Amino acid sequence: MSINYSQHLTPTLNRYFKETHKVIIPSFEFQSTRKEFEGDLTLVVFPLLRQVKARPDVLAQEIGEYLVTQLSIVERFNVVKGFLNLEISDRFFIDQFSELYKVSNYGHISATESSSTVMVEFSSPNTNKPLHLGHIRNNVLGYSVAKILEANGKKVVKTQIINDRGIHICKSMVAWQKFGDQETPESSGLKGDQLVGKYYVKFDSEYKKEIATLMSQGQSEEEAKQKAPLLMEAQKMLRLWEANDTAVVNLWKTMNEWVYQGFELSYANLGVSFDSYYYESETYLLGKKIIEKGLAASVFYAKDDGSVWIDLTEEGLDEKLLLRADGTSVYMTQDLGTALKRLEDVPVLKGMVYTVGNEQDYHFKVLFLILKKLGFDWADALHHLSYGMVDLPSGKMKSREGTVVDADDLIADMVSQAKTISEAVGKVDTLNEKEKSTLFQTVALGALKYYILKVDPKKRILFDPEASIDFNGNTGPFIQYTHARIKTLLQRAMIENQGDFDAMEKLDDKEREVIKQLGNYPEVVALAGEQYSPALIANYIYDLVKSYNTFYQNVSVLGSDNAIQKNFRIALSQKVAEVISNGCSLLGITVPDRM
RNA sequence: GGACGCGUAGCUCAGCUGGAUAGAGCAUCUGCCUUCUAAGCAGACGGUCACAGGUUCGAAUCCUGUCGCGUUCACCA
Repeated sequence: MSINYSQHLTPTLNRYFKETHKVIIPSFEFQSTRKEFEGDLTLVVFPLLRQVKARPDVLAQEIGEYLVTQLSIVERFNVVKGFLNLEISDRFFIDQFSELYKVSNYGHISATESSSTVMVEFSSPNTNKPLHLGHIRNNVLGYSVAKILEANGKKVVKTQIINDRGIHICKSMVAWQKFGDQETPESSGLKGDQLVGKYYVKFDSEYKKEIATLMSQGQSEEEAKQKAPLLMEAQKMLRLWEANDTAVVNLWKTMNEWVYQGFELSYANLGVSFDSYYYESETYLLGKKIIEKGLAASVFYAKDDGSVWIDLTEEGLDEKLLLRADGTSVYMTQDLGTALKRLEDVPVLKGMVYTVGNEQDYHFKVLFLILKKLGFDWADALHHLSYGMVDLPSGKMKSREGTVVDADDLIADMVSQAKTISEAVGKVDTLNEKEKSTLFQTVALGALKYYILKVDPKKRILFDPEASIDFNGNTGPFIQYTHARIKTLLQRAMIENQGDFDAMEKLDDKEREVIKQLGNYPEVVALAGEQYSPALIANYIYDLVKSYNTFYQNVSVLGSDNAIQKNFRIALSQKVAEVISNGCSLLGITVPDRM
């Protein structure tokens, strides 16, 4: 629904109902007129029948006649059953365009002093393996939502919580110690995260060998799994780490540092960034104070063994453990602590978005509920940005078994595909090597990000590495291409627009369509912000681009013999390019000036 | 078994929170480059909106039930 017209029509409609029917209608239902009917805007009359006793078509006719006589922007109307289709004047659309044309950064609201601050958490990897396809969805989503919130006038802090401790980290450390032969990223030429990931996989394969050996010696599978020397070494290492053993901590620091350097390359490659970082090694002990508070307030209760629980059965959930009998924290304890630490670090924090897969829906439901029960009123401003998993045709990705689609590899594949297609089309031969490689990267990431973001976050994605991501149709490159085409057109145009289109009188249907689409943009940005949904932006840009392409192929911009019209079409193209570019920036997609 | 989510064209997805004859892309087929970039445009083909009830002027959308797929119900994170 477009905001444009309704505000122009509502006062007149209100007057009509007040004068003629002596009633006040709380709101009117508008929709854009379907293609098969004449008109631009449709008033749905059916809902009005609750207040006004009349036949729908008769009432529609009366309203139509009233609007035509009262409002110059309504030129004609027709009635189909209970639908009143209004034809809006060209003048109205031209004026609308004049208005939005002048707005810089149209559709986006800039943050001010008084804007509220929100934190968006995403990525949040483990430091024992490289990023994979699942992380790409996470990163691309989280980053985009951060951008969308910014465009809605929020101050945004992009953050992550890095899972840098625990038994799984110790596994790759043990494997590196035993089998690594002092290999480093420098000596091996491997990215740090790839190197560490290699030893995580190595651990698992050696561990399995040990289990097999023990079982052949007569042990049960369960016994073998517990008694395998490698696992016991990893467990020992974890105890040493927790005891702050110098050698272990140093090894841990070294290997984590390798991973961070690798991650930074991947993030740069993906085009995402962060404003702050939290580490589990620093936060996993937090939260105990909250437990004490909750106990004192009887929100929590202790069992005989000393473990602490919360009873959520009244809310339809279960009893949940918050602190172990030995006094150590669990995941929930830590998350409570981290949430409060963030509030401490950023006292003005008004909200928090957690970009985490939907397998943790329950966890976040419980987390938010606990915070609320503890009396934190901002618990209502917490949001779990839950998304479906990315599955392969072969099933789930398992990093231990090496059946993952590696993030770096996938991007590299996309880049080479972009290169192949681009060279086949042969329009970029005049670019130098550096410009070309930038372009291929831009197009590759555009394809990948758009592919992921155009689908509703909560739906799972089936990703087939064999069937390559498309570059035609409803894709990132399609949108980028349209932008590039407009930019080169504008380069040839060389006309300075002042945004004064009063002399413009008549619009082509294609021009109208484009203006209508442009008019929707601010509303879409707002809705995407409310719903944390980049998919809305993606689908909007696609619709805008389609209507522009229809315009572009059916009328000539530079070839127009009417100077006023030519000027107008150039301005229209210019604004479309701007909205494409701004919209794509909300998706983390950059658009090239030529391709 | 309980809870949550999903099910729309052969495939991948939209469907503005209840409106008209359910829309795009891919794939298949047909046209359009001596005129602004054909990664494009125009068109054809393709549907029992999982199924069954209900609510109402009106349901892909809301409610109930059934089926199918997924996730989750750890003193793992």
